[in-house]
Amino acid sequence: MATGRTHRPATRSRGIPEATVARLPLYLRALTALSERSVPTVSSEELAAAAGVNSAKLRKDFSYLGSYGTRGVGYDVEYLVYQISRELGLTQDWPVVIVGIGNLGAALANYGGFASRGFRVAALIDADPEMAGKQVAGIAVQHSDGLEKIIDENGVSIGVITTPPGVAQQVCDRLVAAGVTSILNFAPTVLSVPDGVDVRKVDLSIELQILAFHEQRKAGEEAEAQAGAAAVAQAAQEDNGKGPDGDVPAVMPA
Amino acid sequence: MATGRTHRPATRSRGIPEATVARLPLYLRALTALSERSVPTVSSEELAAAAGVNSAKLRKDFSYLGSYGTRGVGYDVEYLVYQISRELGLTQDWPVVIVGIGNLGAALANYGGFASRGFRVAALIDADPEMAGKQVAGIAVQHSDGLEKIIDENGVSIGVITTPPGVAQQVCDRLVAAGVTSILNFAPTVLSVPDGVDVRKVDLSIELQILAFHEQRKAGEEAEAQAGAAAVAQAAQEDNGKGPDGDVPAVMPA
DNA sequence: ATGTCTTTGTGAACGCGTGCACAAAGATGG
DNA sequence: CCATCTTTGTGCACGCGTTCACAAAGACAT
Repeated sequence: MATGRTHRPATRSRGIPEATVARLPLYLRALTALSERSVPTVSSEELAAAAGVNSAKLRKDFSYLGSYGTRGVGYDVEYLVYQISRELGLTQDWPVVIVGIGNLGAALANYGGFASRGFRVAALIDADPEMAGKQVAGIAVQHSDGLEKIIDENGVSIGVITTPPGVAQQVCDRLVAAGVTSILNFAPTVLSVPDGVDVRKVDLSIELQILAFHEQRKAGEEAEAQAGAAAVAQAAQEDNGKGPDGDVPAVMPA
Repeated sequence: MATGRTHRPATRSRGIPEATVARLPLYLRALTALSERSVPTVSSEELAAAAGVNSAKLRKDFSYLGSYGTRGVGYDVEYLVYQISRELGLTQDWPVVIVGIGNLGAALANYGGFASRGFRVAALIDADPEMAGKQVAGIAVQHSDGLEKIIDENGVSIGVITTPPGVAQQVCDRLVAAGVTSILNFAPTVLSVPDGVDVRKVDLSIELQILAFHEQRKAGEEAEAQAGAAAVAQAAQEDNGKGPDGDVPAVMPA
């Protein structure tokens, strides 16, 4: 999970568990693919395989939305696409602003997955005067001076922060003050926001670090399997290769 | 969470819970910031605030690594930075390849958070012959024909996929066949990999969809607070605005 | 040396999420 | 209309993660 909810301690909103909400987009994608292939119905087993989850979990997830399946047959693809879209609020138009048009901001602006899901990039905003007026993904970048006006005029309630970490908090504060109530934060910083504002964060380097942890563990186990206890003892001495069962003596420096 | 573990059903590796591993990078970042400000020690309370977590959780997390704190004082910042880095495997060099040099791939190549954490972009790979030779982030893009060779020669075990979804699985297969055992997937597709290979996914549109869900819920509650049951009934009729307590009649189309 | 005060480390309880396994429901064929 | 067969929806149990609350540990002052 590259992300984690920041506020809101796992409250289940409207009876639907957070874990389920997080999976709905997954189901929706799989269903959309089926829909494009004109598949009329799908069983929980098939859909679960396509979405990469357990079928019992999928059925339980859907049961929170209502009884939309037909026993002995499965789920009607089109109908389910509609129900999940509606539940997620994707049947309405969500104007979004992206603040910080560097490489990542530009990548997001060009990302096709937004428009097809009801999200519309209402504005691209950057603090650099050089950027103002330049076209990115067919949209003219605007200077951050007009941030409040842009948000107000477009009725924006979702903001995406792709700025350097140093200015993320102040950008966040301005967004919130201007009326934004949901923020997707790509800057590697912990944002503090008032109650009622949702923040989700995506941290690219965190994901890599988690992978590195497991990768190291795999390498360690492998080494353990090859060599015997001798290699472990040596690794513990090196203090870097770190033997698989860790817990080196721990010499407190200060 | 923008991400979710794909394989490996919450196994705790080497006694450290997955949830804890996922938070270690968070602590590490907060500690690094303190280190740069030359702060010598920090209490669990302060560090927890900086990382945006509960202090009891933080202490329990650290307890899995060992007893690195001093009662009555707190934790030695430098020492903890080292211990967490070592635990995550960041004291060693991780060569990484990025496959698919579009906007997102370029953004990642330029991302500063990698190099500072032991990750080194060993190669940028793209299937487009036009891209080959072009410089991105100071690195020449190479054609995907040489993928296997590049991975082998650089000892790459971590691959990042930023290709269009249609080719993600085959890229994944080639990476795995060439020896990659950890994959960070940005393509909106479920990747299937053999046992022993870790996949983590980051899906940008999923995060936005989860935000939209909560945003819609907030809007619904607001409307409910303003108007009475009348508004709810009307919204249920519109079938789009969707009243806050949902569960519309559900007319099965097929 | 002794007492006080701060902060860690952890035992224990609780709650959420997951997955099994099965009964209920309905489609389909005879 | 009845029997069979498929697939959903869910009760239940289990395990992980979170949080509270407190005892143990050590710093620091006197």
